[in-house]
Amino acid sequence: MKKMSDAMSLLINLNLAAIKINKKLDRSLGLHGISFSEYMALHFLYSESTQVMSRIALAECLGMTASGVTRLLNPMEKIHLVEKQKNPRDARVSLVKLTLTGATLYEDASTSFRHISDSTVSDVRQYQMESILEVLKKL
Amino acid sequence: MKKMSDAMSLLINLNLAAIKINKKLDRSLGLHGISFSEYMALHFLYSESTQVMSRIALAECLGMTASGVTRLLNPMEKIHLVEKQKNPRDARVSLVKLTLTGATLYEDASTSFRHISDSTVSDVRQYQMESILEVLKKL
DNA sequence: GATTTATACTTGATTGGTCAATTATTGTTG
DNA sequence: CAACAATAATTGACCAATCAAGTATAAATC
Repeated sequence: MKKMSDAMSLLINLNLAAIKINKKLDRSLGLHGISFSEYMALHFLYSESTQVMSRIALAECLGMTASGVTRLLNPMEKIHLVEKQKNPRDARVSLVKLTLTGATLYEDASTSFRHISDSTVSDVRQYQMESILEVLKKL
Repeated sequence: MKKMSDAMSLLINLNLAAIKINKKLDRSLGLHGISFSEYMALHFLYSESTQVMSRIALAECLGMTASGVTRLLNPMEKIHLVEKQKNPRDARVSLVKLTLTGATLYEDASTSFRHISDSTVSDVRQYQMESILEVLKKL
């Protein structure tokens, strides 16, 4: 059988790395009461100037389905990290708004996230980092 | 709030990339009747010179728990991609052996995997590939 | 050599997501 | 403007993996 190409190795190792990182971050963010997925949701909302997004848009950002987003946000609404808003122009959409509580939690959690990130990639050179980032973004 | 560091961006984008790649590979490998996880299991078994591994060792390779491996392998045993073997030296362990069917399927699936891999990373330079690979492996 | 401790699994209950179907609304077109 | 197609979101049924607990065996200690 042919040997694995670098491209094949890359996808396999990317996947394995993601699994490990996910677990590490889930453990760490768990101290703030959220999962990594929830952190990601907060992240994209926080990055939006209005801190409001449609569920579909959020799903797109997170790489998950609309139904996945519904299920992800339900518990977050219950603890008031986000809240629903109507879109006056289109009654189909249910906007997600980051609450003040949510924004604060995001900022707190971000310091943990920063620690984990920095220590995880501590021995990656700056130029490598930029190169990898560039590649990952266009995958 | 402080801006995200490159390290933070890297982890987020790594995660997003992994999600997309997983979906793409699940779709493609689905044509061979297996998921990406199952492909990975076959991969590590195939790479082993004896094509035999303990479940614990496989779990370690796959970055999942022992119970995850049990549940992953069950259906694979049913369709005879792998089979159980006893370890004469230690009655606790239940060895997983790649069958001929399993090896053949792995080889077939690998051509699909190769296509996807190559096209996915087609515009990544060789030197970048090696650099990224190096980083991912020590993560 | 008996007892404790550690290891290799397996299983029940739970979680986090998918998909397919459904509902409500909006946009399009004859 | 009536009918039909497309979009946003939710729900039920399912799937893949986790965790915690349980079982069986092996290793270490007294």
